Amino acid sequence: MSKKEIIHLYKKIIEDLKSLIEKGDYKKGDLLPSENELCKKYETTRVTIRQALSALANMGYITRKHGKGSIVSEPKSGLGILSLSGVTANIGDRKLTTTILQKPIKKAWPDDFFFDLGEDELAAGCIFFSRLRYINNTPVLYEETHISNVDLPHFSSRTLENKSLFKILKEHYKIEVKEGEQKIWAIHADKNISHLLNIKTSHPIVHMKRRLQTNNKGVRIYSSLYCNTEENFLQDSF
Amino acid sequence: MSKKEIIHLYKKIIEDLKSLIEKGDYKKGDLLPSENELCKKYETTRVTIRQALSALANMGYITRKHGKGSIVSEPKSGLGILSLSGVTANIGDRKLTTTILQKPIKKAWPDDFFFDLGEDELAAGCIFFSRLRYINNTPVLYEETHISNVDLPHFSSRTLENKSLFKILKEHYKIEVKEGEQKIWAIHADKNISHLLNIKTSHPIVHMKRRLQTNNKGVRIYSSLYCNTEENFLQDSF
DNA sequence: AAGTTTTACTTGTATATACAAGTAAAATGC
DNA sequence: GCATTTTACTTGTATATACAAGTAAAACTT
Repeated sequence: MSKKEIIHLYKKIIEDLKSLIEKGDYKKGDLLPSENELCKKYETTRVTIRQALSALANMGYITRKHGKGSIVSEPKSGLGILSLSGVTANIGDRKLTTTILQKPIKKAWPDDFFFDLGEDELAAGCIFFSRLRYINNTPVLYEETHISNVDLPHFSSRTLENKSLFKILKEHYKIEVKEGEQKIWAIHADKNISHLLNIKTSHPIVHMKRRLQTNNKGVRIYSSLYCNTEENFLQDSF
Repeated sequence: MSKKEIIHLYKKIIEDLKSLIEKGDYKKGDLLPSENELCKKYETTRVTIRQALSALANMGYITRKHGKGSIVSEPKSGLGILSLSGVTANIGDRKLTTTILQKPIKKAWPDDFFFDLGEDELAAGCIFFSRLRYINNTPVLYEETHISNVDLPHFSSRTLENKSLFKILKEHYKIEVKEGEQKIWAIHADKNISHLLNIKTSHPIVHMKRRLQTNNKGVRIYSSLYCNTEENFLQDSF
């Protein structure tokens, strides 16, 4: 018996509008069609349209203005997830590349793991991998990631080089990051980090540990990252 | 003619439930009254109750579970606003004190101000103050704050020592932080910072610049902070 | 006693409707 | 020409209702 995946109307409207915004059909500052126009288009009533629009507003895609309409917002990095920006405002002309130092492997959690783990999580072990990110061929950010070991078919063989981890989790496994916390230190680069990032050991480095919760309660993402902020900085919006 | 401040029902419900949660009448894990019970209590219908509950869910006060109810969440530091935590889990037995180095004064924006300012904002000038925060009598965090110069009566004379800036803005001026962005660097302490935080100039320091938007579109808060993360760290949840 | 079904409750999705209130441009009056 | 009023549109708040679907405990069956 196939589980019929009924797709709810308000969710379809959300996806439709979101993709139109992401595609660029609606740009920053544009007005979306009015609630009544959307009612006609989707053959529904304002309550349902408003359910979709208020979700989009909460996700930061639009802002709503009483008496005027739904105004498309500036694209956001979203959810406070950290992104990497250069001191130059324009990121378009800078080349961001990634190399995988450790391909995803199953292993036990490290004994000295910084965040507290649940019993189930501890017993199941984790998937570990590490990446080094370059801006214009200069290594800038080293990141070690641990993911709770749940069933993620073919995850190990996926190419993490060019695609965002978050995109892969969303597209292939329907896993989305919901919330999280991060802890931040400034440290001196140790021997290992200074070698990886090609800097002196006395160089100041941002060290950050993050725990991200997802919509799949079994899946949590832990990452520990080291960033050389001499010519770049870490940026976060919320 | 006095502008009658009609208070909307769904907003009253939000405030009621929020304060019951904040007071501790409902604790983490508790179930709120069901939607139908709330309908009776407030003499309204489920659509209005659900409007309030979904707002509370978005604010992180509750999570909703299909077929079960509205579950009260863990109190959050909220909105990704940075807080200061020690390496010891228990913050209760550590003494956090603040001294004001520069009392709030009106002044022009610095010429080299890091964030872009709107024309109105630039013309109006700003309120500036700086604070130094201690944990167990050790200086740990130095913060310079600029607020858009709008009408905040008696702000300069308020005591910023013991109360959170956010609390003052909320309680006295109904200004709440909505969203923001932050940029993070690791740097070596310069002469000024090393003197303030009582450390060597070579010491690594977290430098962070934040811009916070509020529900009052004229009011933005800019802060630049320097933190010694040798025995403490900066923590952020979102 | 153990597994299954029923029941009573919960939240989720949706339709249909009404009036209030903000916005901006067109129509009006002087 | 310029200020005011009207109008047509927008989103905001609210009521009333219906059925779908998840949850958990009670009732029933074997």
